[in-house]
Amino acid sequence: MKIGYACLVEGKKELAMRSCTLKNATEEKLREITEHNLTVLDRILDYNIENGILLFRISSDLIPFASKKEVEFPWQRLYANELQNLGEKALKGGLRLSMHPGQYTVLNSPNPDVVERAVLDLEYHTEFLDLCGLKEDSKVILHIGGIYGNKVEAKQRFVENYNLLSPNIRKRLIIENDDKLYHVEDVLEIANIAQIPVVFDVLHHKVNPPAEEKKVTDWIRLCGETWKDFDGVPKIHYSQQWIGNKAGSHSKTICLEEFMKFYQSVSTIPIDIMLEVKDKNLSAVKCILGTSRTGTIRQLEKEWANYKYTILEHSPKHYQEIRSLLKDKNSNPVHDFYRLVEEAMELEPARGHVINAFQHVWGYFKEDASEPEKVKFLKELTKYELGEIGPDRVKRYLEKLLDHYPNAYLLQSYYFLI
DNA sequence: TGACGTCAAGATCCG
DNA sequence: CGGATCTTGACGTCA
Repeated sequence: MKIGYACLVEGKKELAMRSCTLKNATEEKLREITEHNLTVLDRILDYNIENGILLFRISSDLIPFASKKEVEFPWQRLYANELQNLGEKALKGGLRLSMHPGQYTVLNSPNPDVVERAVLDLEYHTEFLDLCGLKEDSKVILHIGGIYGNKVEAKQRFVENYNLLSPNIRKRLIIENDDKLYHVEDVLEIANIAQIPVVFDVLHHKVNPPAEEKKVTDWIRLCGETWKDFDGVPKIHYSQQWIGNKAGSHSKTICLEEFMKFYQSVSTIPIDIMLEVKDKNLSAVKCILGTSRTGTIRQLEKEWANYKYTILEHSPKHYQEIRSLLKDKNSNPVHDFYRLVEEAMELEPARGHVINAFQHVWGYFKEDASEPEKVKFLKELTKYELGEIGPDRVKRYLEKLLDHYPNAYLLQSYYFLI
């Protein structure tokens, strides 16, 4: 079972993607951005493989406006080599890639212009994966679309338009249940008529279930049956509700305990799990370590290095507990570790704890910092102590110092991110 | 016509 | 000027 995340890497500035607006989309600009994004994607693949993350969704925005007719940019020709190298790297590393046009790509619209644009968009996504030389198990995920007052006709129109797609597109296209209009039963009905694999989305299903009640694992098995051998292992989307937010909105991080219950329920079903969560790779690493049989305390110590100053800021009590938890080098207390991390993150940081974390982080700079920098830091710290400025101001100043005095340990820390 | 979702770019404001 | 914060863009559907 592979576990992965979508599109972006959190906590690593050098892996940030770039974009532009339509009115600035000159050929030169598009070259610049695409070349940057392809280079970044190459490094993201490395990052994923190094961290055992073997499932990843490539951002549709990697090549800006790639599917727009009006924008002439021969990316297929310009970057054929780069794409092929990316694909080879993924295949060699066992990394399964996919793409996912957003909710605005609608194949079943009654408006032919909308359908034409949807087809062009599917062509772009398919061509991208084709040029990478990826196998047919690298999929393009699509929602069914709108209803337009008549769901029966809307479903029929989806099937008709699907059948008009090129074989190249059809061999990669898969469909997903959404959180508003098409529940899993609808999607399975379409899938069985047109022979399309179905991605089961766990949270969408919770928010938008069909009338027929079945266990989640039964739906997952049924969706799994729509996948043929050459489609690869059936995929599902997994996310958790952001408590207190509107139904269906993704949580900031995956609660490992909740994930483990789900994971155990599907342990006998062959699936790959795509996480949809705001902290992206952070949750992917968490879930992979949580489900690994061969994990070591070294990996946990590496995670601790990333989280420690954030935890210190939220709760010194949890900080100490985690420290003692990690003392036994013959253990691998993954679940207690993340439980404490998640618990601490729920606590509102008290001023004294925030200051304590500032001083720990300042410790990395105080030898190298210039006199004016020391004065500035102490001044900001005092202002924060007096309640004149918020904690973010001081944190951002420390982050600026990190730019001037790079430090490998702090650079990989999540302290400036969460 | 606004809400929906998503992210970086772009615009604006501040000292 | 640099930096922080707010707004826009790009897409289609639905209420």
